[in-house]
Amino acid sequence: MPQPASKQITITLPDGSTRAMAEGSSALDLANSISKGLASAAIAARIDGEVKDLMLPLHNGAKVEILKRNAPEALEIIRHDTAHVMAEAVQALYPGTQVTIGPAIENGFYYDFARAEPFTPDDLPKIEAKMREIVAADRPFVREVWERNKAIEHFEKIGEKYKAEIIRDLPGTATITVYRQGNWMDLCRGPHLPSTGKIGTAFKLTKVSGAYWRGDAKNAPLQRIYGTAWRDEKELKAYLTMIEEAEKRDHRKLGREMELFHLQDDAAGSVFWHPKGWKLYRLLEDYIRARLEQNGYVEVNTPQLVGKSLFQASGHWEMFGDKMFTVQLDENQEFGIKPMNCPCHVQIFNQGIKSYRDLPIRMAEFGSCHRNETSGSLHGIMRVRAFTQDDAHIFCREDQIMEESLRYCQLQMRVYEDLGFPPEQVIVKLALRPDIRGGTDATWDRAEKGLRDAMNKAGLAFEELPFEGAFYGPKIEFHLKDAIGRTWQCGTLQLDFVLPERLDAHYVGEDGAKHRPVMLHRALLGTLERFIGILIEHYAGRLPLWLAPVQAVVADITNDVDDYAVEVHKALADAGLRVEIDTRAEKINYKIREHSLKKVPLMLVVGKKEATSKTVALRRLGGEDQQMMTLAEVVTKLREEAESPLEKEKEAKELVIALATRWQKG
RNA sequence: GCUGCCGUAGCUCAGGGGUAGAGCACGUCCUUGGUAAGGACGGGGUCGUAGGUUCAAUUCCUAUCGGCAGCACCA
Repeated sequence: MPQPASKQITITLPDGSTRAMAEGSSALDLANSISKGLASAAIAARIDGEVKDLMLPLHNGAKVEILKRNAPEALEIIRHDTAHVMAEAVQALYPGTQVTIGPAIENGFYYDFARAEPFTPDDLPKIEAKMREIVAADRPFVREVWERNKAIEHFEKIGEKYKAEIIRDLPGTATITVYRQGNWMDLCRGPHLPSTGKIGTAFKLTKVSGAYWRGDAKNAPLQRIYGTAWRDEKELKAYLTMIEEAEKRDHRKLGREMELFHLQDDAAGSVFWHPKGWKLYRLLEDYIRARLEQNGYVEVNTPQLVGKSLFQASGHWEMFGDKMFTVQLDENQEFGIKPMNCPCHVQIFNQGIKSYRDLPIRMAEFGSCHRNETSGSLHGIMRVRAFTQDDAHIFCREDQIMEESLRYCQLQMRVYEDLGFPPEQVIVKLALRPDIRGGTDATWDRAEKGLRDAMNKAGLAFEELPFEGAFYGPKIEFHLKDAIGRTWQCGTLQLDFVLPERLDAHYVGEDGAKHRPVMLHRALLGTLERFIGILIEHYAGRLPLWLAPVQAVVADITNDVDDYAVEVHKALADAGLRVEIDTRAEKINYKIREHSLKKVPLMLVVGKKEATSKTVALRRLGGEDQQMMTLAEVVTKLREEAESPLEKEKEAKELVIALATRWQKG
């Protein structure tokens, strides 16, 4: 067909070369002009740095990269498209259901629907089957630009009031785009795949849940359906297998299997620590205590039951009273069980007169706290109603904020490193001023800058969260991931300008006048409970030797060598190792299996051979072979291996001193 | 707190209007076996709790407590 002579546009490809195309050509045309294969593999285009639809007409001078299925951006598009297809399927199967939003998320997507009747897990296979029909029909995604008022009117008319509301809330300058797939259409910014068939078959609906319109519990409840979607079946299967494996690391399951703790209905949200779990708890507490002592903290202990008046003065009664457990002593006396330690720490600070020379005061407490958390938020030992914070409050002058924050960040990262979380596994966030807040803007400016500078100086990569700070000050949050990738806030540093004011804390400055100290609330682990939960999942129960409640089991092969097993056990116990002995009349296979399932790091197997030669066979958890060594050797070796990071640090220091001394003498 | 699902032996789970079953675990006995489950026999449950329906409820209904997933919350 003869084309009318049209204008040409010039497109730049990623390799820097240019290509002339007819005006109005799309990225798909460009792909076609390069190769048929590229055109059929193309799923979207990066135009001047932004991911766009393939069908969009290109402008002169555009830099265009054709994106294929293996592009990192592809997954997000596939997931988003799968959400659209799910929405179509849902509306086809359940007429009257309204659509709201349906974004791609990590590993998949969801779509929130407004429907009186909730979805149940039984609905998922039906919806999924319908989705596969829509994908098989391979309908093209067609982008349309609509006039704002027409769009609002249209969505109102078809009863999609949430979509109409979304458009109304868009800035007046926004381009309103609608994507069609066959007869179904959705308000959407895009980009999308060329057609539904490009989604492929590697998707699966995973769960239904409630949600709220715009994420606010005051708004209308919605029904959310989650799914996962991948490039191909292999990726999908790998993901599902990964989830299955991760579930085996669940701290609730391992906690029971390893005899660490249990939970029961009578004390929902509180932990029953068993001997082994309590050992782990104390090891962790001892480690933190030692680190605090090194870092200039003093430790205190404050009351559990505190009169209402103090919490009224601190402001907690008003702000958090609904989450506090209270005790009515008589008509006139109401006590609260402390939900946090700060008001009490201020009381200690307020005893006597403090000079500017006394600051900073770093006041630590392994503070046992109780909060009446909502039933839906409880989770194993990670979110409980009774917990112990490795809490501390640093009372300092405003000019010390930066220095103290830096010291905290450095200590925090040191501690996480020691416990097996290198910096790349720690998610750091800086929560900035919320709308409702205490203090002046100038103070907030200085506070936020102080924290930001400290974090930068400590070399932390962090994300900023606007409006997420506490009403009394900005905060740094350190999050760690659990087995299935959910993140939990553990360590935190929170600046507080309000509480010292409310509880009238002051110090005498150089000028002889009274001044307000600044309070830094901070925790390294967060709570012992949550951290132990994270630790168990992080290590899949295989705790490092220095933290293992039982470090080794001596197991004999025949009861003929019971005496020798006792001797080995005693030698190790005398060396300070946490060791158990297993002389039951069971086969060695049986014993190894059992102790392996309980994640005991080391097994010392002794039989007739070992008894005669005074040796042991050392077997490591999960290992397939064993090392033969003499009893004396194994004691020395294990004692060294079982050293905590602190002991290792101390030894290294001593070595340096010894060498320096020798050098000076020499 | 909200939505959905769930609650049966220590654990994992099956069952189902006529008062219960498996595997593992546990106990006893036999076995003394060289690196992830040796064998035999045996004990064990008010079927989360409270009401209701029914001749009869662990099973059906309601409430309640607790758990799981997600949402909301998280000083």
